[in-house]
Amino acid sequence: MAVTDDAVSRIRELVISGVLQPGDRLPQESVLAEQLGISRNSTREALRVLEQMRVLVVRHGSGTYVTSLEPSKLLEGISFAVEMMRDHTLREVLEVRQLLEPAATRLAVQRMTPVKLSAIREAYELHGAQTTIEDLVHCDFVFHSAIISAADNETLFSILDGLSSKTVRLRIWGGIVSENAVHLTIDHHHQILKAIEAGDAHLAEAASLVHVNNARSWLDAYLEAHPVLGAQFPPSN
Amino acid sequence: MAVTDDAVSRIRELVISGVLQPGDRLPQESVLAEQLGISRNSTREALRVLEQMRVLVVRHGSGTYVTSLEPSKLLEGISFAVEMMRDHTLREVLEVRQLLEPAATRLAVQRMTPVKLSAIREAYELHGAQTTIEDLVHCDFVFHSAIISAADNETLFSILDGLSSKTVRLRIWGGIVSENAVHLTIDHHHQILKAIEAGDAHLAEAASLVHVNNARSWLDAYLEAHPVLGAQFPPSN
DNA sequence: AATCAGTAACTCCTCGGATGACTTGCTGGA
DNA sequence: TCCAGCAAGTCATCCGAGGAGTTACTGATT
Repeated sequence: MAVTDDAVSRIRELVISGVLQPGDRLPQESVLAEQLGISRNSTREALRVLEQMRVLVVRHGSGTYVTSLEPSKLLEGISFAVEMMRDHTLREVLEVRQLLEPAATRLAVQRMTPVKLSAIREAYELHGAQTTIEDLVHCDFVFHSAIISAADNETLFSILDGLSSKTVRLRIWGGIVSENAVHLTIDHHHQILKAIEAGDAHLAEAASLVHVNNARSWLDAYLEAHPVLGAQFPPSN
Repeated sequence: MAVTDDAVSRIRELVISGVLQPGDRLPQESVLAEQLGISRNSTREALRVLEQMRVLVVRHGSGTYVTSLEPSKLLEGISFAVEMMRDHTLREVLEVRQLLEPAATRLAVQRMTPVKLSAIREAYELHGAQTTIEDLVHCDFVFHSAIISAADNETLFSILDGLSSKTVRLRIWGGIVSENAVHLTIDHHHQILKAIEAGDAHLAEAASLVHVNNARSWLDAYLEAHPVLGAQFPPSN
């Protein structure tokens, strides 16, 4: 991999050092290959890797460009990583979320704006309309996203988003396992919303902690009950 | 990208679904290409992407294998992403670290073992020997790693490690900016160590928060003073 | 003069084949 | 039993060619 990996590093360095700025266009593949002193094939492999890392974007027929390099793009890989995790590692993920999300919620309350607040309210209102478990999961996701978004930290948002991407499905089983999970979740969300509306960062943090911890309990119970299936997250049926 | 991306997804699905287990060997490139109905070249690009994601490992002359899929490998990409960030985005990264690391420290205290504790002590002892700023940065890194490691959550460790990878260099400038940064840092570490030894999770969390917040102040001051250079993190000189 | 269809140049996409380099396991002799 | 050497298997890298999409110019039409 010497050649390709070296090409990846060199192009990456050009971006890090600022020689290549967001939006800049790279030379065409054949020219770039010549500049790097490698074949066009190896160059393409390097470009593919950097595209996967969301550093470059290749447009068929047009050219290769440096992306905006926004954290939301760059950190997209977290969800890919989380998707591949299973059983005890998912517990770790949920534990991290339990550490981070309450703190993020607190920060969100401290930085709340009227616009963000009404977005959170709107997200909460959706709960009444949902009927299926999938709907609930969606509401849950939207609600949490609206809150974290208020923390006004794109990096934070992307990380929590990545950690939750798989957790989302987890909540489906929670709903299956526990009959009244729907009501529990809605109540938790209500608690969080009230705290946010009251501007009580400390209370909102606590309510968030209780909520995430609840999800963790569901996962633990599930893994306890399905030690074998747990190895193949999620169940395909 | 239809062909290559499709190949990436399909191979990835095989891993997620458990058809391909960690350590398993994939068919040779030409066979795999035929199975996927694409050329060997496109197959190689797909394999390269999955290798970059640490899902596969390709061994020259031997074959292509599924990695251990451990979170430390899978989440390696975070540091790559953080490496590409600059100015205000780095502030976001440090803010996330400020939210997460104190909580992680608290968890570490709660799960402390004699072995882990002596590792932390050892890491702290290194501070006496360091002479240069680079040494201090290294000590700082080792000290924090030892603590977070005690939380016994590989995912948590990997995430914080990724977030700190670039921040490490940041502390160098902190040392440059502030003459007594060395003594400040050592004192902070001493505070944290004392709290950990006392088994006081709450105090350790607080000490950690103060310490990270200090780094954040340095970064803010630096960015304030070098608004232009700040766009090119880190300074190459 | 403004608009728009057509075309040509440019660039990436995909493929097939060939040679070199590395690993691994087998083989045969010491 | 041990080890050097050989051979098969596999990845690494390269080259060249035709297909497909994008872009910008050109020229005719309104």
